[in-house]
Amino acid sequence: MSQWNIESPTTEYYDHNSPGLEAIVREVTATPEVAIDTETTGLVVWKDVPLYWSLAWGNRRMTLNVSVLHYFSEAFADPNKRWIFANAKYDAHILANVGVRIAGKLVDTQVQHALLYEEQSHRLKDMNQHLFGWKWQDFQDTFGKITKLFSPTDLIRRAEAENFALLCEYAANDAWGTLQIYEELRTQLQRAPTHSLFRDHPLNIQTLWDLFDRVEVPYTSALWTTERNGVKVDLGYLESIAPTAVAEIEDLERAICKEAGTVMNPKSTKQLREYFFDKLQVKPLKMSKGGKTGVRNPSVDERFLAHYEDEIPMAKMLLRHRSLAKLHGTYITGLRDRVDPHGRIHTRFNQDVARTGRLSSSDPNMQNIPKPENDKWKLRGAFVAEDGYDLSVVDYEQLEMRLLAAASGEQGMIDVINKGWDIHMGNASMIFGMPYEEIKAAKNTPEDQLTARQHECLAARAAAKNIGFGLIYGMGPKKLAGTLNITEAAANAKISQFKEAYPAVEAFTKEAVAETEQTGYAFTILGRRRNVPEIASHRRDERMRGERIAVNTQIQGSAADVVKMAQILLHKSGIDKRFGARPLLQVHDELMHEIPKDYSAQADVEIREWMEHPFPIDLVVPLGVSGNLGNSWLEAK
DNA sequence: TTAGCGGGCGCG
DNA sequence: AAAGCGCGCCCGCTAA
Repeated sequence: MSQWNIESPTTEYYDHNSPGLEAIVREVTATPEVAIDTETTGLVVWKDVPLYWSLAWGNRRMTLNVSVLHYFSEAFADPNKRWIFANAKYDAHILANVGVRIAGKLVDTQVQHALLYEEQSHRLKDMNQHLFGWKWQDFQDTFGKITKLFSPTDLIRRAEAENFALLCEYAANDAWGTLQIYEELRTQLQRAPTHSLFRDHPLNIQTLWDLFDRVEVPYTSALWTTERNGVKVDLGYLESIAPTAVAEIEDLERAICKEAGTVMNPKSTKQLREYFFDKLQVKPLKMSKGGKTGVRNPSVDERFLAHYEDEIPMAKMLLRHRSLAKLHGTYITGLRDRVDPHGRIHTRFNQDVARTGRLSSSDPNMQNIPKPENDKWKLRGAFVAEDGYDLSVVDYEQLEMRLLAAASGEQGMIDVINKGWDIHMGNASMIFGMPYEEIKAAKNTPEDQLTARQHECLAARAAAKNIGFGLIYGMGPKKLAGTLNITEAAANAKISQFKEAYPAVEAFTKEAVAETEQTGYAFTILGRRRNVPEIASHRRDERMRGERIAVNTQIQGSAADVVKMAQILLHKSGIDKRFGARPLLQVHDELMHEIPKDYSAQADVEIREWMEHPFPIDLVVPLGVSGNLGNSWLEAK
């Protein structure tokens, strides 16, 4: 039965009784690249297990019973073998859950696809449709919808009993299709030349295939280990704040209904609009985006509420309610429900989502845990080191600004960094001609003792900081004026001063836009590229957005490259074997590790070392890092 | 019941 | 005229 692909070979099936099993084991052991997939009990990486698995190589495809997995231990233990997956980390977790550790390379077709077609879906069946132009029935099309009543296990068990051939065919096809996609994308990646700073250096990245094979493939393994470790949670801490939070939120809800004079749900923007704009006839500050339907409504967001908090009691109450409800819903119950039996949370680090090459984190998202300054319950304190371990938390300091300095070659900014100055203070000093020491003194003076001149110094630093970020993000003068609470004319004047002080930065942004206009792409340091079709749009607003993306992707994407290389080098360094150090989290410019106390000081120094030197050659500016050891995320930062 | 959208907001 | 980049999750609401 070949209902999916008329050119595919016949599907084989093996269990422990199959006479050909030994020959298959020998062949898999000897084959350098093998595609592999699992059919599993579910999607939870620390819990679910395989029910069937499948392999494909050359002109063979087969489904296998889980009972024969251990016959392949030699193949799984081979560090040089390349295992081809669609969603590699997931399958590697599922296999690890039944004791199968993969020593070989985790080669992920979804990551391949993301390097070439970042705007498309990288799901296996969608990649097939996109690359080969035919629709392939997915799991739910084949076996039925996964619902509360029917788990993946139920559906597979049903197919097992009713149509085993279909089950075998489906499973084998996942591995087979993955292999076809791998080979097609390998060719495409090899034919895609790219611009990398490391073209003629040891990394020697000349094509997107080089980038994939030398950077993204080892990165998948580093991330797998990170996900597998998971971060330890102090459940008692979460449990202890939950009831207080609920009580506080309920009190507020009662008070809000009383103030409204009727039963209302403060989480309903619809009801809030009725209250503010129909009942009270308040003037809206702005309209919402509208989205696909194009229906724009007056906004009741935080800025609106803050604007009216002194005049309208309800606004103030809602502000408190919003922040408490967010913390409770997303971070207290949301995290509590995802803790594994060992008290650890295993996020997923998605390597194929962000268009700039950054990671994203999901299930749960560990990259948006509130900062202590915005969090009355200090939830970061709930992420702790295991007994006998320390947490090491190391951040890059102003990584994107440093990369802007390096990419532009702006000597003024490079000097500021080389002097070890605070970048925003240094920039303020350069741009507005104020002595650095004076700004520094102002920053260290208590709020209530500031002189008028010192206020000016602090305003200068804030301006320099926002113009700097604004440059990276493409912020306009209007937005800057709003952020700094100054007039648009004043904002324009400050932007001009910045450009005069740092002409090479201005030239860099122009050059970035010109390159993207010419090639259609924005490139990062390592040669990752992002298609920017907006830059050729006939619509001015789209084109402007394309220009912002052209500049931002170079900086944000290169920052992602830096952290990515640091993670890869750390993974390869043997710091785990020498010191027992475990990677736990990456939060864009920050790495968290868990290290046995006896070695934590030593390992922490080595982590900083790798982070500061992520490339075969150093950049023209140092990459400064800072951080601490501690018992929790709160302590170690 | 489920799926998708919009609004809002947490992080870098 | 207006113009901030990159993510993921919660909730309410509506349609199927």
